[in-house]
Amino acid sequence: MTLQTPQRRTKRDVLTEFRHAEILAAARGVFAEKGFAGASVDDIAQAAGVAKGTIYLYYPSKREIYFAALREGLTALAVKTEARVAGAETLYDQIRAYVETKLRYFDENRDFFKIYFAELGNMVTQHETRDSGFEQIYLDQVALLENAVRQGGGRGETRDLPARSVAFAIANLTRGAVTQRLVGWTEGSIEREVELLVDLAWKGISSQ
Amino acid sequence: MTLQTPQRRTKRDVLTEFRHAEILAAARGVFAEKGFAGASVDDIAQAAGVAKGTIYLYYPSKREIYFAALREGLTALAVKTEARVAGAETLYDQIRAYVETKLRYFDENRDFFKIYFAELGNMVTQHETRDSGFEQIYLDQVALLENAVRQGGGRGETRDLPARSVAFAIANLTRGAVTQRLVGWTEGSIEREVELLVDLAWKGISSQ
DNA sequence: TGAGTTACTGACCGCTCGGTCAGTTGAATG
DNA sequence: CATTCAACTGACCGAGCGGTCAGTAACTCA
Repeated sequence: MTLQTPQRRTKRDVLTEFRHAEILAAARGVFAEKGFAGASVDDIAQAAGVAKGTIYLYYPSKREIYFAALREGLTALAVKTEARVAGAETLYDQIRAYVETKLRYFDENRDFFKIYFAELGNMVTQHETRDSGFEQIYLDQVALLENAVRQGGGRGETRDLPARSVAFAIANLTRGAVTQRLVGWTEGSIEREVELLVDLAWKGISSQ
Repeated sequence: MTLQTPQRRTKRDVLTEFRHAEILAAARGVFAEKGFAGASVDDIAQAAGVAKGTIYLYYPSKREIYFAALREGLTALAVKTEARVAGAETLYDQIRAYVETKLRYFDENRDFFKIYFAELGNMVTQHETRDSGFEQIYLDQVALLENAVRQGGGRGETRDLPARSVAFAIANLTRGAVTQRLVGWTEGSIEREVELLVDLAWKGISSQ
């Protein structure tokens, strides 16, 4: 039933992929600087070094470019986080893996974090965002922590606490720390900050 | 040097004040629902039951209405928080006062919180916001906690920790909790949530 | 009652911007 | 070298919106 499709990527495929990436990278920078409303498609086109019409050969609308940038960054981060957390044994190490991965990733992808954080703000008002899968990705990340906490609790590593609330708390601590760094309210090294956050969280939840 | 100003408020003053409040209340609802970019001045006028021109008799621009709504809510909350925290003796009670005041206020003023939270998102990208006093109000609130933590530490109530980071952490926990409630990810009572948050924070920082 | 004054109205203006499409370019092909 | 065609361009269109202002309503006061 499936149609025969060419096995090798044609030159055209490569070019298409390249343009997609090129436009997306340009868009990320523009959206990070000006926000969704403040960014014009012309801005993005100029940043990408193409004409506006070309943008629409690769993306159907401004919103779709925005979502694509968001999706790309979110899934990459989710994959990384899940891998790191899965590679940790104890709850303490899992929390540490979570916090450290997020902090480092966002620190290395500041433009993406700006878009992400601004979009969180919109999620509260604009329902469009909530319906487009991002809410799920976010909740999945929380669930990752939640499961770790629940299992750690089962092993007696923590005192008796609602795992979901604890997971949210850790996520909030982490996101806040990233934000503070981004706007320049934090100066210390990432290592020290991870240390402090994990220490606070761990003392807060551990059984001893 | 000061000019002679009328002692009693004239009828005109009362009307002016009334219109300002009326428009601001309408604007708060519209901004909360649609966000700054999505809200049109016509929307606000309609919600306030006046013509668009009337809006401009009381506010010079759409942005100013937005800032006025933000400023009003922020200062009211800041006043409340400072009073409650000042009325608490121990660090534990101060943290509790802080968390509880914020949670209750935002729960009772959801429209305001939506505007506030969306604006936080913008603050990361749009520098205009950072330059207009809101950043200072925010940092003052953190400083309130920071001082409490520092003094509590001096009294030996906490272990040795960087007060500023702890203050940010508590602020992040609190704001996150409010957000979770707003989007419907939390179902329990506010009392229980305050209990949990303060408990987590306290266990995280206390000397024992 | 009518003249003067203040509050209010909403049609209108200018401009921005998302999206389109007729036309151009240049590489591939024979 | 001629032909073809996919990729690309940017002038253009129409909608939406912030802000204005000439006109109207309503109120005051002599």
